[in-house]
Amino acid sequence: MDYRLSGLKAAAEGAVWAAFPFFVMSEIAKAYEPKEVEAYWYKQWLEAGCFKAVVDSESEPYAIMIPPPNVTGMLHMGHVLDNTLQDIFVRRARLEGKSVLWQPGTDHAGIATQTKVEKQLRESEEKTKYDLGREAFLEKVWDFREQSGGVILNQLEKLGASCDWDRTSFTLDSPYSKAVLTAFVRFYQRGYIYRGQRMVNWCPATHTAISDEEVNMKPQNGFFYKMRYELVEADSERTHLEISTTRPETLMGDTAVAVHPEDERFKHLIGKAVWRPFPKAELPIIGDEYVDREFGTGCLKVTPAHDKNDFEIGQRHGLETIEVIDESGKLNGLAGEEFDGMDRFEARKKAAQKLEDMGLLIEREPYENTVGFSERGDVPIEPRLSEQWFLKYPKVEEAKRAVETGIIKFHPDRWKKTYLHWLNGIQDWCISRQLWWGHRIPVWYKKGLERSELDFSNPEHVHVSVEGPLDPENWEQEADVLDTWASSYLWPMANLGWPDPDADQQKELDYWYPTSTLVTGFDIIFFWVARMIMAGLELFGEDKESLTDEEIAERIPFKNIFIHGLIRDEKGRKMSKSLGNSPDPLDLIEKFGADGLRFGICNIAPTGSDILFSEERIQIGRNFCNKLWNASRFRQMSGPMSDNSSLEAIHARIDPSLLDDYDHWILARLAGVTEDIEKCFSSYELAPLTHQIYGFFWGDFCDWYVEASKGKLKGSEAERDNCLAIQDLVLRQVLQLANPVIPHITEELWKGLGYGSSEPFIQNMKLADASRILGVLAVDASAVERVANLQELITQARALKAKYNLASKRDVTVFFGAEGGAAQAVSDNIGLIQTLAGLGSIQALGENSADRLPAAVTPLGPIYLDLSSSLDVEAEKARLTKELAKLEKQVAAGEGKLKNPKFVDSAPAQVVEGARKQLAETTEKRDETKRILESLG
RNA sequence: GGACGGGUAGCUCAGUUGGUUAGAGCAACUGGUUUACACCCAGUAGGUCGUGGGUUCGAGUCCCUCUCCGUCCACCA
Repeated sequence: MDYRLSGLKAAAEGAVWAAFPFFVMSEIAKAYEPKEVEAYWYKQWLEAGCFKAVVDSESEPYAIMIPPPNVTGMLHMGHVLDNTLQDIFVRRARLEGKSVLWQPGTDHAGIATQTKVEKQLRESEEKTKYDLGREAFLEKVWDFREQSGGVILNQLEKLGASCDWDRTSFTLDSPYSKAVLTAFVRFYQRGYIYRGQRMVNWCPATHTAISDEEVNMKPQNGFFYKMRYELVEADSERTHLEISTTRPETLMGDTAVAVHPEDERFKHLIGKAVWRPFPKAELPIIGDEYVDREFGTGCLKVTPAHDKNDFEIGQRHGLETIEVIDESGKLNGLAGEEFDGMDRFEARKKAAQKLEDMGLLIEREPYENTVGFSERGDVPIEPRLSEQWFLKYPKVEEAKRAVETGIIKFHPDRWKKTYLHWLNGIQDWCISRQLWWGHRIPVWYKKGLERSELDFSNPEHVHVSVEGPLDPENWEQEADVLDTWASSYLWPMANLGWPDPDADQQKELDYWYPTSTLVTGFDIIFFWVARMIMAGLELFGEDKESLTDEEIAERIPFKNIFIHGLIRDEKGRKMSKSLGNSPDPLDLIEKFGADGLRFGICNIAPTGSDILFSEERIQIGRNFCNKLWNASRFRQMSGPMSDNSSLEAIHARIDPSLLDDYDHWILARLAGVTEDIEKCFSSYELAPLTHQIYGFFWGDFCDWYVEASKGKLKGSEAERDNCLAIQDLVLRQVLQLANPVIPHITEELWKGLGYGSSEPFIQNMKLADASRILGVLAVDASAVERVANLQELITQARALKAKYNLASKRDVTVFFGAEGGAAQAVSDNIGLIQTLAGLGSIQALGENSADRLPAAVTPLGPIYLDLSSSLDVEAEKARLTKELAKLEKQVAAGEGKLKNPKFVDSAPAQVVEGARKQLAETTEKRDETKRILESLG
């Protein structure tokens, strides 16, 4: 079945609707079925080029660069949140008439991807990458990318993401790679990149150095070993030093023992020596202020090859560096034959055992310390001395200034503190990785020269360029590749053609750069956000020592940074495969529809902090879509469809003289919610967005306006048509306001209700602001209060019925006791009250006695339920007594406040007036309640 | 150790510069097929706004103390 036979479509196209009661058609789904609608419209959008980014000097530019997901990754809830938010921003921008670019793409994700392929290779062919060699292995990775790459982008399409897919970019594409290498060369030439032997974080699982940012500290339960190192020359006082360590397996690499130079216990020993137990060697005792006298025994074993601090001590004292742990985390021959080839954790046990056997282990106490783990490899990192490439961050001062002065704004603002704090203590970035999958560092070394002989300032020794040397046979290229983040940090500029834009790209750069908004999680502020800013500041434009604010504003990659929280499960745990608490978004789309999921995720995503996810909380999205669907169906069932082709056409159908209070009220609310939502976007506060839409549409429009209009629809044709025009106006605006969040269903209804008859897509009609939505209609603001009073009376009447278990009875009579204007307000709305409260009749109390009738007090006077014969007087008395007590308290509070001269004098007149009015109303209500209570006897 | 965020109804959270009687959704309970919607409608109940103090005519909101939770940064072997 073609879903487009649905009632909405049929009605939209049937000019002779009135003769066609479509609701008897069997095909019509009572509930919204998103599947086909979503697939249909997504295809339409693509075919019509709705997402194409076009430079249009007449329109304001709006650009978002997608945070590129891992090319071989799968869509998870974090992506759903991140991309839904981006889609909301860009779709809203389109509705505002801006010219939008949403750039999609993927990241080659060096370690993650290479590790996956290595694992596959191991499992399927029992081979390592070394068996294949660099080239053959890389072919495998490219194959893998061909198979699994881009799946995640297809998944984003299922979500409805409106990226310009023709521009899909990949960080290893050749133009992008050229940008990466160019950046490297320029940084190198400007002195920001250098090579050096440093202590780095080594990941023994993935065999590469990683940056400080990729190390996560985790508390670990281990042991604190206390052992003795015998003095070479025992004196009368002592024969040995006691030393505490958590890592006895490194003792074979010890080259000294350090004490604090002022430590009275030990300072006389400085210059003497102790025995390293195995392999047996004399170690000097040195004095170094790094040693904390209070900690442990006050004596520190120094292993310069395997500890960052020890390395520094070693540098200061010219100590020998003995590497006993290799790149895989295994001990080597220098540790002694018995340890050769042993895993480091195995060696820890064995070393402790050996010390014990030698009588040198004094104590072994359980101990919790924090250990750095490799983010990717998920094993403890090994501090390791190696040759690496480093980037000294450029334009740090400008990067701070950009955010401090608001040239770049964080939303919410508080994240700027995190950003600035990181920039303040920033260390050089290790950008080389001992991997094959990535951008190979564009540095060549002259063959025949030892690495140690290289003079980096001599172009005969070292060649650095994008293209490589002219005589490649005489050179050997650096084997390392760049950290993935040292390529994605160019994302905004490289995707627009930097560094060598052609004429078209230059236009795009001029138009869309700097981009408008970056949407991402706080977890990559350091990894990505800050680095993009610094890269842009340094590389976008001429080489400059320092930048003015104007130059900063031209070079930054984005003007706004929208930071959202991380999705966690309902218990607040991180989502992970191993916990099995990470739902597949595609299943959720199946269950709730893409729009339902989008609405739901947006609804539970407060700005900033973590988001606790549960399916239950997503249901609201599906429910809302269903409500929207049904309200639209109901609109069609309520009367003929007329000219909905434009806002003006609908305005022309409204006769202002026929507007009643309810019409004025809903129009005022419509303008209000339009403004509120405008504010959500202008202030980057999306938390209230769905709440506003939901509350207005469901609470105000469906529950009150549509219900109230049910009576009117039975009235005169003019009255009916006027009411339908108002409904059309509201629905039209709601569809546009909600469109960024739930694009598919709103597009379907837009078409179905005939709003798209002149322009095919909802995004082509500019969203009306609060004043344009009302047009020439003058809204009577005082209607708002009258409607509120009426609603209160209706609610009270319903409640009265419910209290006497009469909710379902529709023949109940209610009396109203108001006089004067209030009585008029009630009698003017008899029909409405009857309909909405479900009454048989509502009539003036007149000569009837109100005694012993259940009653309620409303802003429009008291009302009484006609129930005299079967009233439970005692229960009613109890209820009213409780009510009265509450009112007494409120009156007393109000009186006290107004008697206080300080309040009357110092509070604003408006507030005082409000308090007076409130007191008057409460007092009246109290008196009325009291009177009713007394009448019960 | 430093910084940041948070503690409001059973749960998840709103609550704008201090100003009427602190709200919503979900869950619970009661009743309901009334011209769309049970993915629905009507109603009920549920809160000393973490603790203690202060400023103020007035504090969920501002200031201070303490406490608990979360996150990030830096970490003593």
